[in-house]
Amino acid sequence: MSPRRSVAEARHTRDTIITTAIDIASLDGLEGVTIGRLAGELGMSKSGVLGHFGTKETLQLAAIRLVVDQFTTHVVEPALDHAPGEDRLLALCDNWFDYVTDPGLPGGCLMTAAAVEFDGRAGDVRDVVAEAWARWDDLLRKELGRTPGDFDVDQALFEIVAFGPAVNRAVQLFGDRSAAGRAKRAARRVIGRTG
Amino acid sequence: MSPRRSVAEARHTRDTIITTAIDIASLDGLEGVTIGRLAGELGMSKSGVLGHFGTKETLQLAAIRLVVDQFTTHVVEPALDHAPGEDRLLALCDNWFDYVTDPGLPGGCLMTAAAVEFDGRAGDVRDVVAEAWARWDDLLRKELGRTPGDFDVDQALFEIVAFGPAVNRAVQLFGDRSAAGRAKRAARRVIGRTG
DNA sequence: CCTACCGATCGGTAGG
DNA sequence: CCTACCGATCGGTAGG
Repeated sequence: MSPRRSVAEARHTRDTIITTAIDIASLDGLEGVTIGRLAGELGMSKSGVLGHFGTKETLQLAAIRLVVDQFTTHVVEPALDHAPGEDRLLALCDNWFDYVTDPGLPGGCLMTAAAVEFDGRAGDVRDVVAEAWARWDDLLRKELGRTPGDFDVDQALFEIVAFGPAVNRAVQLFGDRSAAGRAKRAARRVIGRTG
Repeated sequence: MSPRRSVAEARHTRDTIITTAIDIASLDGLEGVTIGRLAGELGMSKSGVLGHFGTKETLQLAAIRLVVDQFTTHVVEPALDHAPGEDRLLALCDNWFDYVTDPGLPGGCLMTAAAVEFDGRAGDVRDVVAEAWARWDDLLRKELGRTPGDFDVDQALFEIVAFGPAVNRAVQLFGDRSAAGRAKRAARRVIGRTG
């Protein structure tokens, strides 16, 4: 029984806490992630959980950072293998819609949920969520700008960013797993590719 | 000081509680509506608030019912003056996007937020929210079916229902008030009317 | 509609 | 990493 573990063990514990936190958050929201609930599920004491972060807000920020990393790994990075412009744009969209359908979280895409949960509040969590979404918008806008076709870039961007949350809604609220396919078709329509 | 008020007074108090609840819920979610917070804002005791509903869940259901009523009044009913088919469809869409932009609530459209907040849970609140959204989808699908044009009805429906939450996102997360205009244009594109 | 109260849980701290 | 504890708040009840 050694309360002080090694740095590697402490890091592993921290990762486990964050992983459990995003599972809970995807179901019940980031505010539903309470220290006591985490401690209970992990068989730890509350102070053991909180010691890794200091405050609940720091834990929430760490959870968002992990989700953003996962999004980058599953959606953005594979798309960078494709040529800039239309190919990369459609890869980003397709990866996004597949990821939202199956984000590896029991309650659906956490970034979609966090955007709605925090859009009416103030603070670091809201700012980090908004900034992550703004970067995603910028990435899509850049590829739209490189895509030839008879469309307005900002209008096309508005339409495409609508389809990700729409997939989340269809899957989580209605159990409709065909939504990703509809979203892929819709994205092609937006850029005038009847694919 | 008469603790027992008239039926009319009691009804007015009840309405005030629900109105305050949806204001809070639009900012902090339906779970952010606590009995104690309502009592504090209304200058009442907690048991005075709870006496009108019995449980918090009943209060949440009453709040959703009021929001659905407001939606019907501002979005659906005015559109029924338009001819079935394309005219009514576009009136429904335009009213919807305007309503989402300005729902008369400090934190944006509550139905959009509640769908995401409760989509991972079980219970009556989730069921009522899902059913309200399903009815809205059905209404749009019916008018899409009456609209002539070269489009697939279910594909068009998926795209159009995406634009309402997208307006909410743009307004609440980024303060972009031009989103309703983009959504109106997008809805017209979906049914092949470049208007 | 109130006061007074219940057990449970919240985020967080002290001290080891 | 723990136990033990803090004040605040949670939903809800008893009784009037």
